Amino acid sequence: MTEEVTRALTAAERACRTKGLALTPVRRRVLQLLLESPAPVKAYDLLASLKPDGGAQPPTVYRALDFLTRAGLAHRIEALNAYTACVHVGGRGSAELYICEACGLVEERHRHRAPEDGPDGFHINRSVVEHYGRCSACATAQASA
Amino acid sequence: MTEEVTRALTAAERACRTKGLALTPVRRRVLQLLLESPAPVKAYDLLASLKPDGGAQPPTVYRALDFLTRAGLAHRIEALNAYTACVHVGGRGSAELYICEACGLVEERHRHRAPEDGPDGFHINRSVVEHYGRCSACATAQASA
DNA sequence: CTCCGGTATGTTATAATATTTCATCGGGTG
DNA sequence: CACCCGATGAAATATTATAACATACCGGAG
Ligand SMILES: [Zn+2]
Ligand SMILES: [Zn+2]
Ligand SMILES: [Zn+2]
Ligand SMILES: [Zn+2]
Repeated sequence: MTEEVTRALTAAERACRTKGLALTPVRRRVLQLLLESPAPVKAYDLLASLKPDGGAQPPTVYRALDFLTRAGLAHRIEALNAYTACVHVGGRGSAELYICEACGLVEERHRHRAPEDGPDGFHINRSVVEHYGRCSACATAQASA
Repeated sequence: MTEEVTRALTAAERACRTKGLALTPVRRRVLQLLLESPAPVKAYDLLASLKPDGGAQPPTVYRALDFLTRAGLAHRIEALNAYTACVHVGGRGSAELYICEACGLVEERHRHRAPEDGPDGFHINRSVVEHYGRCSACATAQASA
């Protein structure tokens, strides 16, 4: 486990403690798997990774993911049915994700300003914003090819 | 079939003809079902609606939806696994959807400006933007309750 | 006309994603 | 201890989506 992952897990534990949330072993393990992956992870891949530990079932993984996303420790990528650890824990507002279709890299920005309301007085509770394309490394590689 | 739906179907036919695309009976029928629904429709609901016509199978529906979304006649709502007819056919750029969680109403804006690029030279090909909340009618109803 | 290539559809089966339901465990609280 | 409650275990099932192969149809080339 890299130093970076360890630090993120420690930060997550602190964040949970201050909010009165329980970062239990399964939840922590799932978060670790998300942190260790260079690209978004699918629920059933997490499930497979957990199998060696003990015969985990789908609900185990989905419950952990539900907890992590509610706690702001992870994000669900809607158009991929996949999940990624939040790299801006504590950031306010919903995240905008930039997902490289070539290498899977996910970059992330949390919006600071509240989203302005939509047309006709539509009141926004929650936004899903996902941008698909090429990260700078992959864009460069592609251009030179 | 309401006047409005008829008009939208005619417009879709014209749009397809000018682009050399074939709005075949299944595709047209699926688009009609999307146009007639006041709320987003799930693929298997479309499938059920098609059954009476003849025993349609999942691939039939998914292929039609794929065609319609590519042709810009419909949108897939990623976070709902559902589909809705495009109300701005011919609008440039990707759509931003405003989805009422109370009544299912979908409002839609097409972005005029190209999306600015993301962090670190990330190059955006395609964006998914979905806002969830309350339409003005439902927001008012809620407030007075 | 006949053949051929491409697009669209039909058909069967299966893969991938997600939830429901009920049982159990374990830690706090009175 | 008796109770509650949040978390987990376990089995079954629901929902969403695709793979793979066969068939039909329509255009143009020969
Ligand atoms: Zn984040
Ligand atoms: Zn990349
Ligand atoms: Zn549209
Ligand atoms: Zn509404």
